[in-house]
Amino acid sequence: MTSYHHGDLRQALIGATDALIAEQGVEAFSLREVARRAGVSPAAPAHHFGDARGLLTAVATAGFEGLTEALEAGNAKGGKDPRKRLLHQGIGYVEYALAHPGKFRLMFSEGLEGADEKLMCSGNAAFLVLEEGVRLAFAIAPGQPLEDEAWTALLALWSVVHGYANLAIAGRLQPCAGEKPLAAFVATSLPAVLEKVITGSVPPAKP
Amino acid sequence: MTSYHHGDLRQALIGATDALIAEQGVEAFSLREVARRAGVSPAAPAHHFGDARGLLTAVATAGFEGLTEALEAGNAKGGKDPRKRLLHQGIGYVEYALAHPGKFRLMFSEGLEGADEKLMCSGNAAFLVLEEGVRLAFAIAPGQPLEDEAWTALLALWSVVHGYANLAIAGRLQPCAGEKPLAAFVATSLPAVLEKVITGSVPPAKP
DNA sequence: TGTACATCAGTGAACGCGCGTTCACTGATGTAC
DNA sequence: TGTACATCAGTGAACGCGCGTTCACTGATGTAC
Repeated sequence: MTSYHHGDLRQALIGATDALIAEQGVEAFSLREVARRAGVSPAAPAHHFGDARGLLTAVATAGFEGLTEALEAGNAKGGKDPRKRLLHQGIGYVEYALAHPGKFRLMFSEGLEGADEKLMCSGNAAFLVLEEGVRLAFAIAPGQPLEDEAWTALLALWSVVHGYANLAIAGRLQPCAGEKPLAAFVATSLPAVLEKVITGSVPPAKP
Repeated sequence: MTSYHHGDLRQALIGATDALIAEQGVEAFSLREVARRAGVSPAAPAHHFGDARGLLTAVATAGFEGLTEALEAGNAKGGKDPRKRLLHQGIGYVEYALAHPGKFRLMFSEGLEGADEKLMCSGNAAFLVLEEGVRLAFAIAPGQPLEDEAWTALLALWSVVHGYANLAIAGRLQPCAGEKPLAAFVATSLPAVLEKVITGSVPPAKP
């Protein structure tokens, strides 16, 4: 079926960008290359996204939505123990980043900052899942402001997973892993790291 | 003094790249623009760096050297208490990143990975300062392999400062800071975060 | 049910741009004797 | 101390390239009557 109209070009372009970025990194992105991959003229994307930045913004937004899902899945995996929920959220965060390194870089890159409202919202949504996890651990009701200790814990957790993910993506953990594949190294070292950070900053579950 | 020969074009080009990247971010880099800023023909850089990548590699290498110095300065500031040394190393790491956000991004960007030996070395040197701090805290002699707990602590520390720095650079901490300037937020929240992570993963100093 | 027409989603050629790199060159420097 | 010459560090014009965006256009879709 090769009709004049594509059907769902919008999604196809997002998908093509995704794939390009996954294969060759954010820096390899170009509107023309994406159009080529989608089998469409270089002017076509403008109808859906305005300009190149618009497309990237849409991809980043989708990325944050994926990240949010990953965090929620981690949460569920953790069961009822607040600390376990945080642990699995953290693992989910890093796993998402390692599964989509190009997109992850894009999501936190400059040049997209503050431009788009939808992007901001999706970014905040991811953050709020983390915050909710910390609220649970500190027994702070929704709506109530976070106390200092809770803020610190939230910031520590977010930083540690974000940093771990970035270092792994940048290839900086490979030397630490030695001859082991990176995934194996992550599987053992990340939970250990998170355990320490969580124990150090989050109160234990009440019996 | 406008002679035909520049005198120290190599340094001048590195400086110009530094400035450009600081003002407009890594993405704004171009060989021609840097040559323009150095007041030199676009072909001149090739004599010193081969190609554009060569120049960026040199800048990144200098960046890691600066980071290493910042970590050592932090170390010194911490005095004899191993935990304090680590705390100030961490603060030094983040402060360096915030003072040179463009360069920091460049240092950990893809596209430079593994290419250059000098770059690798300077990167490792920075890492080794952190490692040395952890060795001291765990009383592991140089040359001895790190035990698991020490590895975990090292990785936790590195991740947390790297993540905090990246989030701050990406503007993701601004919402947390509210109306406060970011620097003020960092000054209070970063030590608190590091305190928690260090307490959670590094043994206390022996009396 | 059929037809006119507005709207939408794509085409493809063309634009101007800034880029990295090449090339033959030239001016300055330093070294051998 | 002077001179010839090799070497080095820069010039500036030119190359070809891929890019994002524009523009007038056209084919398909859907809606009003």
